[in-house]
Amino acid sequence: MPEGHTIHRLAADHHERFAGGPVRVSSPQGKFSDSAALLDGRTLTGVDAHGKHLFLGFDGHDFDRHSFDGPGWVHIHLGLFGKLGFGTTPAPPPTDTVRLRLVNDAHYADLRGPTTCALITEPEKRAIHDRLGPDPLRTGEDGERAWQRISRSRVTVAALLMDQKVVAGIGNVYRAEVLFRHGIDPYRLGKDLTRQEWDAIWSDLGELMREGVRNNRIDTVRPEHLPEAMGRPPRVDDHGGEVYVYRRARQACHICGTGIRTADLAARNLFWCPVCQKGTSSRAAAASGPSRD
DNA sequence: TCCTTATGTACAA
DNA sequence: TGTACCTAAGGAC
Repeated sequence: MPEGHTIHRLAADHHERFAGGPVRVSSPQGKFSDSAALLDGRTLTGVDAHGKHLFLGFDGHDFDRHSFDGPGWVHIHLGLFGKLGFGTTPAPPPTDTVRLRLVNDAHYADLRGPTTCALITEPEKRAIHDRLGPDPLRTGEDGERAWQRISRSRVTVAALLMDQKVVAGIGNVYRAEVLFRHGIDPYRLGKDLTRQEWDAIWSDLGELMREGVRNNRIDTVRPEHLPEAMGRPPRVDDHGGEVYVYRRARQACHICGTGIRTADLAARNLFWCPVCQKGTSSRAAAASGPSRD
């Protein structure tokens, strides 16, 4: 379940369990074995998260001087399928899909199926930050840089929100939900978004995602639209949280009852309510687009 | 047991 | 725009 909130939560979880002491590092699957050997027994000194990128920092002294000049960071990106699981020691025998295992006296963590798990240097880490847009969950960031790109763009708001160079950490769920919450047609062009709308979206993302970090799941439904408040049955789904439109194609909108629509956009499923998210402009794409209902 | 799907990204053409 | 990559769960048989 990896959108930005998951990654920031994982950073905190690693910090709580492993920071400040030596960690046994291994790669039962083998694909990270050489780096794991370099890291094994070192102290985990800090963690960082930017968008969907997770960084685990290790004590940099005495790294193999020919290949690595520490401090070193394990750069992890879960991609679509990656998962991190925690447990208390003793750790069970790892299965052959565990790319990375961390163990200390009390805890273990298993990483499976990541799109990226690599040992990188400080400059390499900086380069990753440089190509990412502002992250609503990173302290001290604001949406100004994002607005500079969005307000000049002829790309749809739906695509811009998923572009990690524009905003970091938004995925398919937050994208769909935040556009619904602000009544914005996903096919609206970036340049047609108002400053006021963007400011509201940015601050809403910060609040929604902070709650996502706390609860470790995505909930976006306002109190007055919750199942208990409306007398509708609660959502029963594998991803848990209460949402307005994500994966609710053809079901009734919680607010107006219209069937939620879905369409392909850049190989991802887009979901929206055609009534609550009426466009103020650029409706042509939505009206004639390849919408499936 | 097989098939589909998934909260993602990078690269080729 | 298509395709490759990484894994596991759920549903259809």
